[in-house]
Amino acid sequence: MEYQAAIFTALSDPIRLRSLALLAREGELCVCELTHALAANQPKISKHMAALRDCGLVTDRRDAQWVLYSLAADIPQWVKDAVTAAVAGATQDYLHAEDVLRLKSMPARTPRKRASGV
Amino acid sequence: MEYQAAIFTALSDPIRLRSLALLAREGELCVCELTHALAANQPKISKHMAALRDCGLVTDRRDAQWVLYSLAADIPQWVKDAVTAAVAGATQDYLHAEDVLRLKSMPARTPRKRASGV
DNA sequence: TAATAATATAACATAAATTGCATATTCCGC
DNA sequence: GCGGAATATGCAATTTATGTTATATTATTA
Repeated sequence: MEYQAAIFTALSDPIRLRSLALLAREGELCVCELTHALAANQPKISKHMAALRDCGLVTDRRDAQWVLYSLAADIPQWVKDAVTAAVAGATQDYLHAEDVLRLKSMPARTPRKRASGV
Repeated sequence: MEYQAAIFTALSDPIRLRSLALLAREGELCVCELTHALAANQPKISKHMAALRDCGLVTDRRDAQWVLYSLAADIPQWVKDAVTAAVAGATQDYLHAEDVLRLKSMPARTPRKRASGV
């Protein structure tokens, strides 16, 4: 039951919920994009993403100097369902709309490989 | 986003997850039944149930000296989905089976009104 | 109304999570 | 190899959550 509690603990923070909602929408995002979209400082985002990774909710891959995060796929069904519900709830929040706007208005970055074209 | 974080915080504790799984199975349970099934002390259970009630995940009704808890119905769809996922995960845990056994083996209580037959 | 059962709350101690700031670490281009 | 960009980590302070024990509240029954 500790694993399950850990999953919901990971879902119990606004920054992490907003990050998951953005990842669900964008597919893959680097830390600097999340930092910009969520209007938070970089260590904070890194730490929250580490928390999500540590319990298996996201995976990361390195692309040059960037670390790209995305929603994990190899998780139990009930975890998928919990994440889906979390994303659904987060997407309805007005903060999510603001996050998306900030992400869109982010100044141009050095081009890099992307899973899905933006 | 704070409401949403509060919901997942409520789902992030083993005692509360196990309680929700029992409520999903039994429909309605009083504090002393939960106390017995979860093998915990009474104030602990009362406090955890209060936490669930405070964020709207369960409702309570008084029946004589008992307070009966049950899963709340009037909640947003994504909350229902989150609870369903939580219950699904908790039900798979071996602790849930033990909780059910303890509940079944609970010594007879004074009969009372029940929403569903036992 | 006294005794008892069921539940809630208060007070306190302890453990976890969160944050900001400073500092590593890794990678790229020059 | 150097400088800069992106990311991660360590530390200390603060907040939040949890557990235990004692006590208060509410309802029942004799």
